[in-house]
Amino acid sequence: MPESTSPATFNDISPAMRDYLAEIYRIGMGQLWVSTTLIAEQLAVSGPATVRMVRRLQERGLVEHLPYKGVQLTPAGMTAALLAIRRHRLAERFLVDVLNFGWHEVHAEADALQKGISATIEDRMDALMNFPTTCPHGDPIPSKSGAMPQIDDRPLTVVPQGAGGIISRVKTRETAKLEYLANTGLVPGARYTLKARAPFNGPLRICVNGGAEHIIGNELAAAIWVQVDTGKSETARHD
Amino acid sequence: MPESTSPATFNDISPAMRDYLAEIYRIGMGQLWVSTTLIAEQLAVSGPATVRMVRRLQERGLVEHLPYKGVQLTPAGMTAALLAIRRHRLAERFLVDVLNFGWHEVHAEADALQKGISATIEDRMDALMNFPTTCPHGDPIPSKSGAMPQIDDRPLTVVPQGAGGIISRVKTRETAKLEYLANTGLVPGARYTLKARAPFNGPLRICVNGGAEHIIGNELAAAIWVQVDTGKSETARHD
DNA sequence: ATTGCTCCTTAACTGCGGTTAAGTTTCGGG
DNA sequence: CCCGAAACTTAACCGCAGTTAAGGAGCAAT
Repeated sequence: MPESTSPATFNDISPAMRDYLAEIYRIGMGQLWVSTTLIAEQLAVSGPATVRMVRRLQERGLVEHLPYKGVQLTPAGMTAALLAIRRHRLAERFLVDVLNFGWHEVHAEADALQKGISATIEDRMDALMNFPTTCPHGDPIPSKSGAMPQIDDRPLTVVPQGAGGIISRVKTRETAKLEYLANTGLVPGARYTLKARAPFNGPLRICVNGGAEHIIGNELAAAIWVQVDTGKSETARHD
Repeated sequence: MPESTSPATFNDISPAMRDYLAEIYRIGMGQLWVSTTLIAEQLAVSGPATVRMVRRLQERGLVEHLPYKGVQLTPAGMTAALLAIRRHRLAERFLVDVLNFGWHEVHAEADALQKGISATIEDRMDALMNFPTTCPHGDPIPSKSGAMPQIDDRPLTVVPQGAGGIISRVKTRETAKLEYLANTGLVPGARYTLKARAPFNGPLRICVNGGAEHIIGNELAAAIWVQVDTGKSETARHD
């Protein structure tokens, strides 16, 4: 029996499997070895459930599992994960753009809606929204062939004082934070200028869309990812 | 332990249960005793699967089951069934009105989409479409409280020659028929006049929206249900 | 009344996805 | 170097929803 890129790879992936694959991608960004315990935590599921699912995914050639070390996506698994993420982000976009949900209420609902989206429906939604490229929080939507656009952005916490640019995404799922950010206009696409930063990871003073100024604490700043629009890419390496 | 209208009735009904309940309603119109074998056939499922599910539904007080006789919905089961049907028909309407599906492709897709519709999403869809009262095929959408509007209609096959009125619904799921009907304008809401009917269940000559005339065979006519708009309700009883 | 066929139910098993309880591995100190 | 805690896996369950194979009910016709 052949093993490389087995033909049983593309379809017959259960919704649960999609969830696991997407989460593995999300945690490890497709590169790192991810611990089963971490996956379990993120999916709010027991450790053993995760271990068994990982075994199943391995049997289908979607992940590599080194016991006690972690899990990593294979190329096939990567594609499947990205398609799952695509569905999820399209669902989020749909909920916000078409069904008028607020971006803070969207995550759980999208998880539910996902299960009902067939390939055909996915395409129609995509077309109806005119082929959006990001989810409401700014994360890119992978292409239909499973390619994830890369974004060159970093958290506000490492942006040098005086710099400006565009807010690219917001990396939090906390309802309260999302609502606060929406109210202050700190949403993807908005232009910012970092007026001042207090020392020792103190709060930031930031100007949004040339308008009001806001004071942002460090915790919130870490969730706001931005592009910096100077000529030279002053990469304050993060991590 | 109490038995009447147990409190575990309203939520925690699995998608599969909804499917069974809706099908039991559809077959028996909430009145008749429905055979398990028939349910099985309609849901494309084995007999034993149905029998076991019926037992579970009975334990939850949603149906009454007399072995070797059949199944009937209890009041609680009726409500649950109608809410399931509501979701299904809203989904159909949504696919046609919002996602631009043709009414002939809608049934299977709606079955899929249904699984992803939470109560909240259902409400938003409902509002977005301005609270539609029928599915694309003309069947009424039950209210949020589970009340099914009654329609006083009958198949074209029993309408007296010369009568006219409005097409109320189309009772078929066959893709080919639905496409044909759409092309000839024989859709719910259209006005018809029955010009002539050949004897011995022969074909009908029918005029649509004051325009083109069409010849309709008996099989097709049986799928077209209409309201007859004379003063006196000439009820050709269809038993 | 018995036969026999069809319809319906029960029995026994499968696979998925979840659980808790009970081992193993691994790894950082003492 | 070894020991113990934390991380991870295995074992043994459960419930849901499906299957096929086998058994009992009901009824029509001899």
